[in-house]
Amino acid sequence: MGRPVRRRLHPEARRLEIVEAAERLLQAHGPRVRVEDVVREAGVAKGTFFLYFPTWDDLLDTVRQRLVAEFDAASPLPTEVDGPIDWMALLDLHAAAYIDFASARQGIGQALFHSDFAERRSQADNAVVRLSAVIRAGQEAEAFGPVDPEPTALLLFAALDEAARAVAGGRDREAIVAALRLLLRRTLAP
Amino acid sequence: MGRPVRRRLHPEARRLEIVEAAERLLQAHGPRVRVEDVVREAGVAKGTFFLYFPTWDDLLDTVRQRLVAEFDAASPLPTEVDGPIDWMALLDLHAAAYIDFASARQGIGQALFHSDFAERRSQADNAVVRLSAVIRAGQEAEAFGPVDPEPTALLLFAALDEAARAVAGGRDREAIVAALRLLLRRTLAP
Amino acid sequence: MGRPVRRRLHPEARRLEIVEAAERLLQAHGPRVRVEDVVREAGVAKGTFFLYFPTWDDLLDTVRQRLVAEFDAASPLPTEVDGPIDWMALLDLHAAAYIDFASARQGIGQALFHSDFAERRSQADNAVVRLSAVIRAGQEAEAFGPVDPEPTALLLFAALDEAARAVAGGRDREAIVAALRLLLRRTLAP
Amino acid sequence: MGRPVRRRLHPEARRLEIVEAAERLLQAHGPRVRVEDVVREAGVAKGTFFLYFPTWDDLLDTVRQRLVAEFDAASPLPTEVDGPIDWMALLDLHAAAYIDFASARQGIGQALFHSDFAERRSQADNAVVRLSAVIRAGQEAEAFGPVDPEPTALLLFAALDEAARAVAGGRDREAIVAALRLLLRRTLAP
DNA sequence: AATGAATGAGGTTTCATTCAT
DNA sequence: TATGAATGAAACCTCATTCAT
Repeated sequence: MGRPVRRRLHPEARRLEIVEAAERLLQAHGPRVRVEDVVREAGVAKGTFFLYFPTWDDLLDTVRQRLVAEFDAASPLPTEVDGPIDWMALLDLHAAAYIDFASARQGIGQALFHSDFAERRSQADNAVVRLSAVIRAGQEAEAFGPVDPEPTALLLFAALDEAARAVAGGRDREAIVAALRLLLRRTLAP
Repeated sequence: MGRPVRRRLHPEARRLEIVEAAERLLQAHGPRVRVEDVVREAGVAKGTFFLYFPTWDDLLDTVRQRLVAEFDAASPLPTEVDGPIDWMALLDLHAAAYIDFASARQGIGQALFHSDFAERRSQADNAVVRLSAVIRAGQEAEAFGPVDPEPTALLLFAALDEAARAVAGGRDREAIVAALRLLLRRTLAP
Repeated sequence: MGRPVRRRLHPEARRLEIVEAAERLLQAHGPRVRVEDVVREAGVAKGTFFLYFPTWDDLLDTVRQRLVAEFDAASPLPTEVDGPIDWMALLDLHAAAYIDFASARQGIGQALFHSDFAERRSQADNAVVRLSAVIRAGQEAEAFGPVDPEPTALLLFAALDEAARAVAGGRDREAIVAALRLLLRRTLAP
Repeated sequence: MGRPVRRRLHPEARRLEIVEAAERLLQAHGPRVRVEDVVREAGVAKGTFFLYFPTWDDLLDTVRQRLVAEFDAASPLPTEVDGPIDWMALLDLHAAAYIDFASARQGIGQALFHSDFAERRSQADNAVVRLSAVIRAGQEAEAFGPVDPEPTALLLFAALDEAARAVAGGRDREAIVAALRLLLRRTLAP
């Protein structure tokens, strides 16, 4: 078999390797992934895992943070106004981006947001918070109608997330996106 | 000593006792319930459980079917037309009914639809099928606008379900119901 | 290898088998014994162990109780007075009995009373309580001198226990017993 | 970055730092102390620990030797005779000194003498050897009676040690010391 | 001489499922 | 039909020790 070579790495590099191995497996197999699997994929000993993540849930927390950061980096909200924002178009864009992003990471999403882990770590759901902020901003710009921002954001995000899952499940992306767009536009129309 | 009290029961009755015990516990403790707990609550031996449900998931399937049937019985759709139907009002009514029904059964819902079980048994989701049928019917009556029924039903149901979870989680029922009603009416408006 | 035959036993019998297996191993190897070892010796599956002893420490508790009960049964204190008691002779007898009993079970004693388990479960030390009661009774019969019963019992029992360990460790039993007898007699002499 | 501050120290000094760190922690937390804790307290890398102590038990050995030496330095036996020794008074003094010393170091005592380590490294018990020498000397001076020195020293030391533990455990020091004094005096009386 | 990342053999505990009675 | 004792494959986590740097 050849004894496993002990590769000494900078902690951040090793940590990254473990996280990335976990992401690959979570993506492929969802919540079924175990510590055992991750360490095999990462090519490290079991103890090494717990050196970096005291708990399995700590790893999942890290994966979630990376996921959020990755999406934010890929689809930043416009922070500086270089002219008037087309809020409806912005919403369309982001919805489509979210669907593509999340449906391409369905396994991870499953493991993070629709498993027992989600129950343990009730996420602050900043996705919803963000969405409600957007709604509010759109309302101030008189681009959106008089909906109640928080509850509406909650419900719209549920629809958005379901859309992503549906696309990941093989349903016709165009039809889903179109339906979602209609739902968003009509709900938020002035 | 204490020879086992062997309560001979009609199989249907025995099966029912187990299911009802499971429902009580799932409602109270969600996905954490174990076979052990159910048999204790039902006053039945462990082996007996597997006599009626070859697998734990089979029990959950049964619970789910009963849940659906219960809701259908409590909130039947109008099948015979005794005059013109107010589709929008019907939708409002059903949405509120669903929220109240599901939020009062949050524990079960969690165990059935938002745990690892949900991933294993991808539900035929006849709730969505039903909703899309309603949309279609409403469209034929020209009460609803030209949305794509299936994808729209999928997304609306996600919002509906999220609304129920939010209410179960302690959020202001009136605000949630109002937001949902707006979302439904605007999305489906002609 | 032949598949392991599944032997169904009355719970008390099975529990006893496990305890006795544990006692054999503890006797032979002291505190080094693990659950793994016990189940192998008892010929049961690992899960069976935890069916009867939710925790490893629970097993040790049981072993300790049995140990105490066994000694009490083998060397009962005279409860009914059929004439005047020779307290000094009684003490001699019990001391020798304790030494022989405990030194023959050195491994178990080690595991129970001189390991980390002893630290976790600080035993009510009823051996000491018993000894102080004997001292008190002897004092009332004017067979013992005016020592302070509780502290003296504590110290004498420590000497007694050390004697047992010494004998178990291979030191000359007669010399140890003689020294202990002298120590007891002189300390408690009127 | 932050290149490791490599404090070059004289080996003896470095070794001492580690031992003293260990002593502090053992005193405070008993047998629960881990290598990890010691190196953190000592401000030293893990590998450095094993440079000086091939094994955890080697550290404990060192701690024990230092403990003994410390007591000897604090309570030296009279080596030169500047007149006749009051052996009984000497014994009283040393017993009280031992109790105070050992009860103030209960954590270390626990870790060294009443844990699994004690089983692995059966101590040469020079405390007992020393005590038996004292007994012998006292006998030669006709201050002590005709007890068998070695076994008696063994038993008396056990009582002595138990006394220290009792005091450390919060029991009334005066009562314990008094009982011990009586026990010693009576046992060794001519 | 010093570092600290990496190791991996344990260790306890859980629980759906099996099967002798 | 019914029982409940028995199973054993996971699962998570610890920590003394090793070794590449």
